Amino acid sequence: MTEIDTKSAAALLRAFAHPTRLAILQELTGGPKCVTDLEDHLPARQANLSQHLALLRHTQLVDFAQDAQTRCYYLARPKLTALLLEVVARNEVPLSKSTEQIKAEKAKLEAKRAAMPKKPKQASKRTARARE
Amino acid sequence: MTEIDTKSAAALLRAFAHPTRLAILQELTGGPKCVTDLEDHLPARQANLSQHLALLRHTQLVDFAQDAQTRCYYLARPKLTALLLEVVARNEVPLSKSTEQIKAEKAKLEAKRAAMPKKPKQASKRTARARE
DNA sequence: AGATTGTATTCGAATATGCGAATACGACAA
DNA sequence: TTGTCGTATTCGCATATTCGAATACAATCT
Repeated sequence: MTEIDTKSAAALLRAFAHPTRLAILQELTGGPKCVTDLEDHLPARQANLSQHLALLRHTQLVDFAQDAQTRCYYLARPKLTALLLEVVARNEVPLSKSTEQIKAEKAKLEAKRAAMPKKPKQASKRTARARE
Repeated sequence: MTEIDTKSAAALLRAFAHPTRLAILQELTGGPKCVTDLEDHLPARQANLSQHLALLRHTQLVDFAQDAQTRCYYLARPKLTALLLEVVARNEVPLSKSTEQIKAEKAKLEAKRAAMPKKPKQASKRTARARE
């Protein structure tokens, strides 16, 4: 039921959806690190890491504190990040339902919706577009 | 600490990282729906929905049961999907830390790592590559 | 001053993603 | 049998993402 803004939610998830960025975020769950620290833990070049870090900054998933000549990156939204990582780590096994089960579920939903206002039946979108 | 396979985790998250796909998944948290049901709840054309559904199938986030001429789609990994949606819905507010705080945190981590084996100091990657 | 370090940015090419239009196709209805 | 419905697939283009190479730049070190 929780209505979400799919546009911005998708943008947020896109920031997570890259192996290197996930690895960076995972590293940072262990505490703040500067780019060089990351560089020798991860299989990526410095320029590339900086690029990903820039993206993560723009999404406000990380931020940095300048410590003399190095920048120490840290998680700007640690709970969100930790939860996300945990959820994908768990990796629930896919289930498959029989047609029967689905029919039953749908029926139950229809019943519940019986108390709701009725939408008027309208012409299919396909024929509607075809009429132009 | 939870070591994850960043490659496949990223692939999974990529499937979530699109507004239309998020909307589809959200719809399905309310119970199974056939493509037509989705079509009149979402601002997307049928062909496009089918494309996204195909992708979601390949990632095993959804599956369908054939009910006569219609295909009823349902969530194949409901917990994962619900959790993901919940997490992005919550949308934690980004925090910012002072350089002092970061230094303190780093110091604490260094202390903890003091008991660990020492890595030999090696030439920077840049000069190493430059020597070729 | 010149070299080195830590880091960011810019550019260009390769690859991937997203979308509409067109089409396919099997049920079913007229 | 012709149309229509529900759905999927294919194609072509437009746009976005990713990466390495090159370069920038300020702060040290030599």
